[in-house]
Amino acid sequence: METYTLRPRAAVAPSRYRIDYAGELNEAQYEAATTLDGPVLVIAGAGSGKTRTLVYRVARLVESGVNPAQILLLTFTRKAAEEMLRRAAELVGASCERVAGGTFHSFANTVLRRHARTVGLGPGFTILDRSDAEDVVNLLRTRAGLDRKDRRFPRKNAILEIFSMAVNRSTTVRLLVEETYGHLYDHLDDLLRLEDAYARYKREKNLVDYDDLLVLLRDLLRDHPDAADQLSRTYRYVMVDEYQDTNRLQAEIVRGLARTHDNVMAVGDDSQSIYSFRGATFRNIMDFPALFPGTRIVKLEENYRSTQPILDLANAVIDRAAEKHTKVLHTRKADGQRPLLLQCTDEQAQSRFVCQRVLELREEGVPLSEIAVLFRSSFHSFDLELELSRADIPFVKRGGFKFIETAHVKDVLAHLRIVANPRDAVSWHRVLLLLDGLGPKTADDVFNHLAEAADLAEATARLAAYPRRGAYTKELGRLARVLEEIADDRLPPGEKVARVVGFYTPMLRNVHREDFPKREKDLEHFITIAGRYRSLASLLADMALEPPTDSVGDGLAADGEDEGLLTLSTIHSAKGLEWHAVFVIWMVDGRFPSYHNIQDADDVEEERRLLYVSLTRAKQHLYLSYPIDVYDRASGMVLGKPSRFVEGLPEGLLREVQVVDEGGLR
DNA sequence: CGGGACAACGTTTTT
DNA sequence: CGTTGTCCCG
Repeated sequence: METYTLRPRAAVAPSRYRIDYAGELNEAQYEAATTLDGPVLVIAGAGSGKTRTLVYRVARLVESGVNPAQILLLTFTRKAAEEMLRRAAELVGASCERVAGGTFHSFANTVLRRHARTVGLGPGFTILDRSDAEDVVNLLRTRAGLDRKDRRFPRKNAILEIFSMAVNRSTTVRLLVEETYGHLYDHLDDLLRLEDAYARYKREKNLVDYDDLLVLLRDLLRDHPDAADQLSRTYRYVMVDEYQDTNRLQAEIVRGLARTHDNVMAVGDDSQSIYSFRGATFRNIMDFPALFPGTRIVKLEENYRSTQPILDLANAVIDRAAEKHTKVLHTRKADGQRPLLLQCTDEQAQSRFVCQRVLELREEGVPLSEIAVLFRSSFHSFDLELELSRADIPFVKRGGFKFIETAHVKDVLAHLRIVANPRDAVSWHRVLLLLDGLGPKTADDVFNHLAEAADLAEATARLAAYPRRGAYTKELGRLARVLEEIADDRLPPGEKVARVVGFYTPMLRNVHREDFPKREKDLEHFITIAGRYRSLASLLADMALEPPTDSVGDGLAADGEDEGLLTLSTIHSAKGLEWHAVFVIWMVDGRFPSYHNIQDADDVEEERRLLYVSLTRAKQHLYLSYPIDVYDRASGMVLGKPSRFVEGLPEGLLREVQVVDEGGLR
């Protein structure tokens, strides 16, 4: 691997360093890194040194005297931002670590905490994650009597999807239903009333969902010129990564942030747009020059990651896209083996193939941390996970279900959220229902009893003095005491979580006899995570916006530390990453493309880009595999054909191999 | 009114 | 297969 010499961290003025930009960047990268003022759009192909370019640009800005705190770096994940800043710091000194940044949502959160009053929020607002939001919608739906009246009224997740889609596509629920959800037209009036009730409920209880974060930031920038100017002057240079995955709302935010200076660099790749379900559109990237007149466009087309045979395959896949893309990747790594396409008899054979080949690669000296298995949907790896455990191959899984979303972790979290925002009805409800002998009706009643409390102290006092008696009376007193305990500001977050866990564990043991130990382990893990935080507010914000993705899977063998872990990941979560060897499993029509997305042509195109993203993660070795004749319960069909994306490709791009089982017992 | 037992339903990707 | 909704008993 390429080595990098660290410069001393001493507090020497950054401008004393002379970085040889021209020598270390190619021509296009150089142009992108050194064009500091005015709008710039960088079309950066996969593996084209995009991060490197951004890093050098940050360095250049700092070198030219810009205060790092005035640079705002909006990236897709916080990890990506940290990695970039770390590398920039290596170049020009630690001051780069003060560069502001994060995801749009986390940035919005930070800004809105400071300007909460301006947009009509209390500063202690609680962020609802998707399932919290669903709980609220469900409550309101029941309240409105929509659950009885008509059985076919959409479920909470469907309802929320519509609400969210309307926001992220900058349209209205009415138009969306008319255009896309025609089968729900009969329910339109009820949906609109529910939407209204949902909005009012959130306002009343000081709650915001993911979409509100973006909307409110946009509103702040649009409707409050003073605040907008101040923000814009604070962040004199704005850089946005993965621009193809932003939506109109985010584009408006960028526009607003740059209102006083137009110093914006957007970096993206239209071939890698894979978040349309979140309202993103690759057209956003095409519209950038219209939004920022005078935009300079730079294309990075030389790939430094993959071998030519891998790129040939990726180019061929994307070349068959309905809409032509803006560039073709090339590389100087001409040699390398052709990607393999493996036909397996069934899912078991596929899993065993991956295990065996991973072990062989390890024999050849490829560390596990340089190998990844990618798949369309999280559950596609279940069988493989069992097989890996059997083979003692340690792995980490990214994407899909997060441990923070498990019921027991959310239960503990709810206690903390009450302390942060005593008006948080969702959390109160959740916590109250945990108590023995207390059901929905009583929970409602108790909550109404303490809803008017001015602060937490008053709320807990009312809780302990709840007039009606029942089996739960003692429990209410205990709950009140725990809440008072953890409300103490002197207690660090880790200790608060530990107290709640102590209170909660006995209840957990009663409810979940079977897998209690595993759940208890999750809670221990949670205490550890909380221990890294200094304030409760930042812990809660992170749990909603940047939840830890490492699951405490069984596969996490402690001895895996030395050579790392094999990565299993959804393709969405693999974005921006690279490995020496990459497996893409389940290359079966109906799985990839997913059977949900084969009706609509645009959906199929997005699946194609998804495949493009997965192929371009590989540096040296690429394996595509598919089982044949697998019955799929979900769709009720037999999956027998390889993915339409690999069928009918030009000859010679893939080496087709049949996986044969020697049979017998292993 | 709370909670357990059972039936029915729908099944992706992420902040 | 796991979640969500319904029904009925204590």
